Amino acid sequence: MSRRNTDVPHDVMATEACPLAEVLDHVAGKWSIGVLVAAAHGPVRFTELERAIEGVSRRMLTLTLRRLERDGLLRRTVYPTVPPKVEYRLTDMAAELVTTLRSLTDWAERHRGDIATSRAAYDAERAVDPSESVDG
Amino acid sequence: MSRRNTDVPHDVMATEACPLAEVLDHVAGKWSIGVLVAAAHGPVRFTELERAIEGVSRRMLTLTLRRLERDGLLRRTVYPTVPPKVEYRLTDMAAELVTTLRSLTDWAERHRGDIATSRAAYDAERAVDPSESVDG
DNA sequence: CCGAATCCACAAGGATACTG
DNA sequence: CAGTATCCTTGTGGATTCGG
Repeated sequence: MSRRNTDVPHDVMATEACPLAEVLDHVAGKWSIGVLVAAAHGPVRFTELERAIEGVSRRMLTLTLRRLERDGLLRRTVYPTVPPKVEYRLTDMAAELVTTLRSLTDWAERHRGDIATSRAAYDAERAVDPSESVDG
Repeated sequence: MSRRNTDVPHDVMATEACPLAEVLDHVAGKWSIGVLVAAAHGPVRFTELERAIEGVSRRMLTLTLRRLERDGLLRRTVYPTVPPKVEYRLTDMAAELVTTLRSLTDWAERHRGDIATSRAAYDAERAVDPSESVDG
């Protein structure tokens, strides 16, 4: 039924209301971040990404790449050489995004311990028998 | 069977490699952002969130709230009044996160048009018959 | 009013095989 | 090398129902 060529993910949804949700919707993909940071160092090839991201499947990498390209975050360049060569590089806006993303990384780094602690406390709270809650 | 109480989403996965992926994993939930920004204005009640977020189901709101609480992003306060009352408020680290998230919003606002343009171009490119690509 | 339990639909994501 | 197509498992999220 030729929707395009691959099966294309969730497309766009009704995320117009919140621009943040919209950008997250682009970046929330399990692999989008990995691709963006990998490409931040400079142009990368398909297989480079495939090995760099560690865990991504061909299919998902392709899907992610397509989405990012469609949104103008990645620029795809094909070199019609004998062994096919394709390079992906960040667009200017994507470079900006990556920079912005760094502050998120920073936040995550700073609070990683707090989060772990909170989780442990929460889980412990729920794991014990309620009758223990009176302490002693 | 009794994993905890509800069915709990993907939990945590192997996102240790990338802290950014980890935080995104918390925030990437379709509703997490909405909850965080809604709670940023001050303590909010369950039904307030339910109406504010517009589109969220009871289940997803509960799940989102639980996850956020577990990660130490939300503080849940129960008032044992006759009509039960529960308030959710951001923790300090969550407030920081929301601030950081603003830069993402900013980015999204600035490039919303670029993204739309890019998408339109991409779709147009793929929609036309390939034989047209030679132009004239 | 707040939330948990169950059931169900769909889409994201993984494995594999095939192609240019 | 750089994808594409197909199959299948799992997660995600909605609707509904019941309880504190």
